[in-house]
Amino acid sequence: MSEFDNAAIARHLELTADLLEVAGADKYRFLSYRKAANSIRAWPEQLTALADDGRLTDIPGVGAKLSASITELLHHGTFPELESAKSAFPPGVVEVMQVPGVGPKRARQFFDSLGVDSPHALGEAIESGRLVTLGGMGAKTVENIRRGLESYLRHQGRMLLADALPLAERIAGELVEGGTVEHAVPAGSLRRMQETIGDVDIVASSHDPSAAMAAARGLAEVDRVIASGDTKTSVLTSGGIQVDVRVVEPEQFGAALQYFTGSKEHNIHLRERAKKRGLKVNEYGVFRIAEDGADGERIAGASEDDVYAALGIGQVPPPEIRHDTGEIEAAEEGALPRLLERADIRGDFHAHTTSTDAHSSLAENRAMAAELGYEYLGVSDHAYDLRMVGGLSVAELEEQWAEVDALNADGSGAPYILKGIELNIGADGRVDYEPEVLARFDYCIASLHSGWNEGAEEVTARLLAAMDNPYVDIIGHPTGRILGRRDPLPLDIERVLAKAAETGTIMELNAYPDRLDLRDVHLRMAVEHGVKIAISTDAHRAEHMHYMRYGVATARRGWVGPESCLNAQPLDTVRAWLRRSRQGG
DNA sequence: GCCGTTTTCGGCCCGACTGTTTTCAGTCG
Repeated sequence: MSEFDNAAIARHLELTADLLEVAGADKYRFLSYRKAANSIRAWPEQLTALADDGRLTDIPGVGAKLSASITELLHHGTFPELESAKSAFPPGVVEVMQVPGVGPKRARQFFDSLGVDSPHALGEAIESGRLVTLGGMGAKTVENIRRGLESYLRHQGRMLLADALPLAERIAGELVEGGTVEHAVPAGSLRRMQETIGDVDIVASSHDPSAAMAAARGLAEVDRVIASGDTKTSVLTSGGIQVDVRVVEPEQFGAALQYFTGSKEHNIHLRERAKKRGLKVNEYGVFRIAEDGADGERIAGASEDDVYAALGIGQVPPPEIRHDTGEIEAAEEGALPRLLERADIRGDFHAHTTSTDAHSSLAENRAMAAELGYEYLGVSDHAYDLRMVGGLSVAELEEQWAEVDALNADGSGAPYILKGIELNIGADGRVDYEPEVLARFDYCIASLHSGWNEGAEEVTARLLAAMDNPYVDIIGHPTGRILGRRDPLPLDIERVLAKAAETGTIMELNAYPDRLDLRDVHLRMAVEHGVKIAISTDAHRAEHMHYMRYGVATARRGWVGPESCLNAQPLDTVRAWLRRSRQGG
């Protein structure tokens, strides 16, 4: 198998685009590399297979030239355009361009004039006073770049969705309560529920924009005002998070919300569409283009529904799927799937207790499940082989099962507790306990907790072997990634999903905020393979069960509907979907 | 470099804000 999965191919194309941009290449040339990368990252089949069949040009944005380049990349690890771009500028220059305040022009200027070829070298150029000597560089600009570099080095500019969303909702609430704005809604990557967030975007409507801007500058969370004009204010919170507040008139709110929700790719597609229809769409509305090219009559803008309808798109794509990966076409044909909603969720299959490494008891977890309106709750502590977190012995399991039976029989009407376990997938794909013990669980999750240095072949083989075990119902946090800390295991996802479809194994979508594993792209592939998904919080204290929100959001990003989700089913259907039931075990 | 309900060539999305500018370039989303 080639070592290039779709994400790796996309990264190579993006690097090429960035290098071409620094080199001052034609805008539409490097944009075409980015557009192709966007399509490829979301493409449900591995490109290695498409390349063999000569079907690469099926992908939107991939023509004859890029098809040849990708084929070259798959066979030789690179392609001529990338190599020639690299020979013009070292790839470190692209990193310099990621620093807030530095774009392609300045990255190039810094490299040509001062030899700056990394963010570190940029820091040295600032501290030594060399940067400020360059043309167009004043003290203020250099200071902005210095702060941008600080932020870049601190957290690479990203934070978790679960850290950013509560902050954004608090700020939006504060703005509305202040009385100067009518509506305030988190937009951008937050509204799309992207797993990590660069900065917080808030869209507000007001009849008094300057008062709204003053309110934004005066928010309790503000440490420093970066910029503030008539319609946009950018501030830095005391926590170092950048918040952009945009204000528009109430009749423009829908257009502004649409515009600032993005994604960029989705919006570009919409604006191209508009142009072809003699329309123009911006953050203030949808306009007819007059004979002389000037803006004509405004035909939409108060609501998102209006905006899409004015562009001939009958359905409004949910924000979570606005990536320009087919949602606009589907919405136009009225063929958008009904995506999973939080209200569909009837339970949680992955919650730990004080019996192993968690902080809440079984009863506390059950009380939280009741508060969340669940019908059932699976208890799934760590199994014996994970000794460092107190994995349960058979004797300890007997105790837990007795407790479960007692709780289920207490007549309280609380959610029904299912007896589960989180098994460890060993070196050869075997799991904890003897089959007689495994048979006594209502269901088993099996997870990889070791082998972070293994290659794709070994780690995939271990997972496939575990899926052949008839007692393994669910694969927990399949790729093992931890956002910002640990890369995903190099799994051959297509083989894993094919095996899941064959064996009826359910894939977990772990909703813990730094996991969100499987991720959006893999979920969409899973759905297309007919694989079922269990959305689970992996709670280590009862309150963590609220993380279901982020699991549902990630499922929506992967086009998952209720019919594919285990814990959107009533209990009898759940039992029917678990492998042991179907096998008569 | 891609692509076609104006087109196989000539298009290809839109606006706000800042700083260093004397009319606009660069960055950002």
